[in-house]
Amino acid sequence: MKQPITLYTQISNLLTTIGNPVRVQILLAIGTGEACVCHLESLLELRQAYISQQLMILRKQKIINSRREGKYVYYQLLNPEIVGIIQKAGEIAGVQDDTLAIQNPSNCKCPKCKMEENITSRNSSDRGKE
Amino acid sequence: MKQPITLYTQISNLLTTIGNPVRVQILLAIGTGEACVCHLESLLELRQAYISQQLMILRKQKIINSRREGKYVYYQLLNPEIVGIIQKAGEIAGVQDDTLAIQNPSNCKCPKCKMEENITSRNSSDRGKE
DNA sequence: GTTTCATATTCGAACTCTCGAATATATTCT
DNA sequence: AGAATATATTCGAGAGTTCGAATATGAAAC
Repeated sequence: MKQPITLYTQISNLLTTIGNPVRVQILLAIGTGEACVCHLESLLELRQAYISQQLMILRKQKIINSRREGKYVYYQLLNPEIVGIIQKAGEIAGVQDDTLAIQNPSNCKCPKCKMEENITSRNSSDRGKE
Repeated sequence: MKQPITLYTQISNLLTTIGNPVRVQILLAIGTGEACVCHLESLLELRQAYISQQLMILRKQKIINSRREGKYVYYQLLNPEIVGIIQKAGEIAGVQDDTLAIQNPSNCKCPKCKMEENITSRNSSDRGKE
């Protein structure tokens, strides 16, 4: 028996929503952790309003969730397996896995990144030869 | 170092191409085997010209490949892992796995389906209780 | 209270995609 | 050869998406 078109539309909505190049980057940047808007802004080097628009689209499609901490808003993936979809799509499209890895920006000024930057700096200066 | 936007565009192209509800159905119907246009026509109950258009889009994005056998053209996926992406997207979107399974139509008239229909009919009539 | 900083939202132009209609092309049958 | 069948391609109207610009809103600092 033929399935109702809405089944495929649900899948379609998910795939087309994550399938915009800027939203791909945002989702990879959030990854299995979380990211704030200024984090994404400095990482992607795009205007804040535009990033907020993309986040709005992802929120509306129930792909991301947010929590506010003072002035800062942190976003997480409702289902981190979406990163797996993007990575598999990258494999199929011929993109090297390591090139999809999102580096942390060096100038995000939110408290969380400042805290992690301190830890990373300390780890880097403490680290011996590998 | 920031990755060139083309990396994400390649992923984006793949995801948006497969992320149309009709093309989702086509890709699931082809699956790990192959399907002809009249097969897809009777399965999806859509006009042949429209199905051919979708196949053209999939061909242009190098997602499917074709072989001609007389008047009939059979399509296969260049990378069957695309089905895995769609199934995972279905899981995330809350679609039951079994509802994505594509049933074979009962009235495709290509030689390949007629041959398989004979085998299936024979298997069905021979089959005992499960 | 106002100012500053972080983020969200709306509008509109330009562009892309969807899908119907018409028709062209390839192969086989007569 | 023409007719029938299977499939491909092009065009265009309408809908949807992208992205810039402008601005609104929320929280913290002063």
